[in-house]
Amino acid sequence: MSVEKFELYLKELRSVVKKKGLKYSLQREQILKALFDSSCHLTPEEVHQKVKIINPSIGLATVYRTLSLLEKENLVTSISFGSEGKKYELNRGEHHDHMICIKCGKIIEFFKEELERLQERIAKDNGFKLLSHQLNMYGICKECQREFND
Amino acid sequence: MSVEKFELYLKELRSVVKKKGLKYSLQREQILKALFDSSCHLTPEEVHQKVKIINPSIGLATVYRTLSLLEKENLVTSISFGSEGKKYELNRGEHHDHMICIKCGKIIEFFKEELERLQERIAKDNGFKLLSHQLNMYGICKECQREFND
DNA sequence: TTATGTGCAAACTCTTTGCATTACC
DNA sequence: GGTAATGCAAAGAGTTTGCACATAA
Repeated sequence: MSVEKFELYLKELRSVVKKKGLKYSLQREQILKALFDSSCHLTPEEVHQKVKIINPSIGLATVYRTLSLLEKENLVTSISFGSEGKKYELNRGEHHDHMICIKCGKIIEFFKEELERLQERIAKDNGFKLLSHQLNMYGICKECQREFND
Repeated sequence: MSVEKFELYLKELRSVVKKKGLKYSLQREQILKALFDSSCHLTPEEVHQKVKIINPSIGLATVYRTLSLLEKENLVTSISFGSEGKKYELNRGEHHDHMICIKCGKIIEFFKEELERLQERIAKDNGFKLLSHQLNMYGICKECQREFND
């Protein structure tokens, strides 16, 4: 939650913007901040609601445009499952996979080196140049299992 | 491509329909057939186009309704990635994962027992009851790599 | 005969686009 | 001062729903 940490993302944003000959804007900063402050995945609508608190005049279209830009530039990543739309989170540099509880919707993030290596091996065996992956494991979380047993 | 094989899916469909007190219809059979005949993932729109060849009066809404039913009953599975909508395929009983070429959009299906076991172990370690999973590996397929090198 | 399925069109949701205006560089 | 970004509203795409009619059980 340190101030310095967010400054790193701002710096990255400034560099992306400069690199592409774009312009820096408060809205882009605010959207990035909303993702930084959230520990979970947000829909564009949710991002919009959050930013509106500090900037009531921001438009939903700006949120969509900015999220697309940030995703293209790899500052944020997105996930989508079921019939729900895309959800975004800040790319904090550490890749992770997801366990998704089908009862309560909770998303548990995890990382397993072994899993990463195995995938690289599978790709290699198939002559496939692996760039990224997304693994979603669906099931029932600890808490919901308990609830179900009561 | 054997006739008997498709009969098995029809049988399953009849049983599902009976179990839920629903009715059997030609449209449901035709939609199932379209998926059976296809070796790739189809959008609802693509299913509609295919079925229209043999039944020009079928409505898109029927396709949507039927795909939902078939998915709920586990006769078909769906996948969605990027901004593209859901794509459906017949559940042929064998679970598999996907390598997706970001150049040409090709989907390569594969199955790796080791990967399955590893996931089960990870779930267990987290007290998570694993029911299913979906792994999408994104990268560049053999053919597109070659093309890129020319 | 009665409840479910279908086709059609309208409605809905999510996302993108055009345009006049504003803000950054 | 010129170019890009924004907010708004309208347009689009994909999907769902209501309803009258058709059809399976």
